[in-house]
Amino acid sequence: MHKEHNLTKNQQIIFNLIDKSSEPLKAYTILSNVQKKGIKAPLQVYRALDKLVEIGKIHKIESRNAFIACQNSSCQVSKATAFSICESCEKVTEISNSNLSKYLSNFKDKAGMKYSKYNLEFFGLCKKCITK
Amino acid sequence: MHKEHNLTKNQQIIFNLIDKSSEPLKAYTILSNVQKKGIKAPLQVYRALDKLVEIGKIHKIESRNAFIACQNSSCQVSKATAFSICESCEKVTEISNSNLSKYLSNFKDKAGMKYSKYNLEFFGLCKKCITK
DNA sequence: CTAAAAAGCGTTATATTATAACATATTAAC
DNA sequence: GTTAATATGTTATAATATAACGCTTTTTAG
Ligand SMILES: [Zn+2]
Ligand SMILES: [Zn+2]
Ligand SMILES: [Zn+2]
Ligand SMILES: [Zn+2]
Repeated sequence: MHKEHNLTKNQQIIFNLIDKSSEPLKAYTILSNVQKKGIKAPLQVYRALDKLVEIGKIHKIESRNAFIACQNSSCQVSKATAFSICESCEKVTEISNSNLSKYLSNFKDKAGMKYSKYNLEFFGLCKKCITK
Repeated sequence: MHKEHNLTKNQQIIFNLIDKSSEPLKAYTILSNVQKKGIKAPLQVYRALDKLVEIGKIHKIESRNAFIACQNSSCQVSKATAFSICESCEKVTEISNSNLSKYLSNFKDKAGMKYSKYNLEFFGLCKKCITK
C-alpha cells in the first residue's frame, strides 16, 4: 500500500516521457524533449526528477546517470532496487524477484550498520546480444 | 590468483593517495592533491582512475562519483563489488561476505541474461551515527 | 635485436551532469 | 483567509567527464 501522489504539471510531463520511453533517459535528453512543453531549464527537470525518485515513480540508474520508470507498479520498494544492464545494447530492466529482495533486505554486515535502502546493478549481455 | 600489475608513475601516485585516504575521493579532489606531483589535468587523473578500476585496485562508488581503494587485497572480485554507505557521515566500507557474493554471482533472472559483473550499494546509518 | 603495436602521457578545449541563489506562484493545513 | 510548505521560473555557475591531437615509453612478436 503506497500513498498516491498527485503529480504537478512538470512532474507529470517528465514522468510521462520517461514512462513511455523504452530506455533510460538522461536529464538533458529529457530537457530537450520537453522544451516544447515549456520546461526550459535544467533545474526544472532535476527538481521533477528528484521528486519522482523520492516517491518511487522512477529510479536512477547510477552507473548511467539515467532515469527509468518503475516497473513494479510504483515500487513499494523504491528503496530496494535492482537492475540488469546489457553492456552491449544498454537495455535496462528492473529486476523483480522476491527471493533477491528478501535476501538483500535482511542482509546484515558485521559492522552492524542499519540499512534502509540498497541499489543493485547487474551487468552483462542480454539474450539478444549474447548470440551476436 | 590475480595478475600483478606494475603501476605507472601516475597510476602509482593516484593509487597511493586513494589508498591512504580514509574516505572515498572525488576526481577533482584527487587532482588538487597531486598537482604538486606534476599531474596537472583532469584527463591525467581520469585515465589513471580508469586503469585502476579496470585492474581492481580501486572501485568507483557510483552513487557518490568517488573512488575507494579495494579492501580485499586487490579484489579478485573487482567485478563483484558491494559497499555500505552511511548517509549521515558518508563513511563507505567495502563488504566482504562470501555468502553474499556467492548469492549474487549465481543469481539468474528470468530474462536469461548472462551476468559478468555487479555492483551493490547499501545505504543506512553506521553504528556511530545511529546513536546520535 | 628490432620493428610494429599497444599503452601511456601532456595539453587544450569542450561536453555533460548537477546545483546555488533568488524572486514569485501555487497548494495544503489550520 | 492567513500561514506554511511545495513548486516554479530564471540566470548563473559548479562539478564531473571526455574529445582530439601529437608525442613518448613499454611491450610484444618475429
Ligand atoms: Zn521500482
Ligand atoms: Zn543487449
Ligand atoms: Zn574490492
Ligand atoms: Zn555514519
